[in-house]
Amino acid sequence: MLKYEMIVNDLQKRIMNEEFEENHKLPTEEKLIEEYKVSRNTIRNAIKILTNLGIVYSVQGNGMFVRAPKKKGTVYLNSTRGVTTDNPGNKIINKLLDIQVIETDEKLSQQMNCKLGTPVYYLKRLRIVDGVPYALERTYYNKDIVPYLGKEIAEGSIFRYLKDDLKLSFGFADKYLTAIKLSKEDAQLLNLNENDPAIMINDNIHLSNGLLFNTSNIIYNYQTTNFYSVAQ
Amino acid sequence: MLKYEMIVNDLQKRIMNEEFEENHKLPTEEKLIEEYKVSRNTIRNAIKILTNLGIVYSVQGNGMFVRAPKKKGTVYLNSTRGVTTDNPGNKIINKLLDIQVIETDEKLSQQMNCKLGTPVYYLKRLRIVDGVPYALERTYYNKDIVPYLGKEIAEGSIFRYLKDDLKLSFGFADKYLTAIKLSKEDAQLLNLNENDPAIMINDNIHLSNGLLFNTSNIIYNYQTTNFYSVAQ
DNA sequence: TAGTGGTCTAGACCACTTT
DNA sequence: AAGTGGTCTAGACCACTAG
Repeated sequence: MLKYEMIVNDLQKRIMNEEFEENHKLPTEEKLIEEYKVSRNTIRNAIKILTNLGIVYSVQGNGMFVRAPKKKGTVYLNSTRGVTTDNPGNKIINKLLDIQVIETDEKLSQQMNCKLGTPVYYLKRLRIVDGVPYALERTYYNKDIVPYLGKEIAEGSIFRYLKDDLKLSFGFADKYLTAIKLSKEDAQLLNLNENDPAIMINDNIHLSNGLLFNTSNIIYNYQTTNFYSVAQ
Repeated sequence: MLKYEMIVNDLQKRIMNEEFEENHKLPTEEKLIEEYKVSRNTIRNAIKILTNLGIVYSVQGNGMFVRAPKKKGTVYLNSTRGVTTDNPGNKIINKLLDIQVIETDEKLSQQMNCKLGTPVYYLKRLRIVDGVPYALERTYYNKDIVPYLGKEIAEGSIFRYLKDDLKLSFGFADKYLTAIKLSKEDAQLLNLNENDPAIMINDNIHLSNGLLFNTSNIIYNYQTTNFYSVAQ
């Protein structure tokens, strides 16, 4: 693991263990340099990442501070963390409602930035957290990049499969949010009523080489989910 | 102006002028070092900022690329840009519906991280873009930090007043998003119907010393507004 | 193999806050 | 005045991509 990654993880653990609860202050850069035996830039890189995640903030001439913790069930928009991380300690079930291989039509090929007729997996999943419908997800995976995707994978963690088994390396994701009225069918699946409000996210995940491999529409239960974003 | 700030601004201009349209590729780091006569780290810092804004992305061993442009009317969640920047070229009217000085009750003083009874400005504004109701905003400003706020300021750009006249320096903002059903009164103001969906953002803006000086609830018209966020 | 971005180091000086 | 984070430089070596 890279040095700065190790430091990010370690500091996150130390923050969760409430090591800096007293005055919410982290050790100074100088102390962190000694503790981790790295250069100043490496410390600053790690702190920058924690800042972008909304976990700490820095004040020139004063110090670095732990931010107020976020509520459980909050979706972090600035990182691709996955439902498991957003809902720590809760039981997550993925109900597969549909899975098939189709060829992209004009609209989808444009959206996925691939040739017309490219084979893609289409998945429809209902994600359930502690027995309560959490989100309804419709996802397309480019089959050139994800050659196989089965029921057994779709009901577990697709994320882990892509990362660990297919060794895909994620780059960045574009997320577009809108408020919508629920259709009758979607409302039924989410245990809500037709025309109830919902937040729909159009999520476009790119590999680290910039290729888009996945586009999905996720409709969230407005009663149980809220979203968090940091602006700098 | 700082070097990296200048480079960020200049590259943004060059991107908007479609200088890199041919293959969406930016000059290499080495070329940018020559062009701007700065060190590699300064270039990399500037590029990092543009990456976090969702404007460019980098591919190791290959190059740096311009991202697809976002639609107009899209609110960028990762930066505090203001309505004017999110709606370039459109006419923006701020209708002041209420303005008063009150003292914080328990709930508000906790939310604003200040003492009970602290005087705060309360403003209610309807923001209108090209004649169409865009957002309904209820904001509290800590009067210890913003000693004066008048009608004439509230109907113009409060943001500019705080930055240029009061010389406040913004640090970071926490944004919490939820989907809600519109109340009857709010719906009327936004030219929508009761129980229509809306996105409500609870926006907490901090100064660069970490002090929270402003908390607001903004309700957006779901028909005209969408939101954008990058995850890395 | 050459080119390009990613990680890491060491050190100088500046800007701001606290004492 | 002392302490702490912010900006900037110069240079080394690594990892990945493309020809």
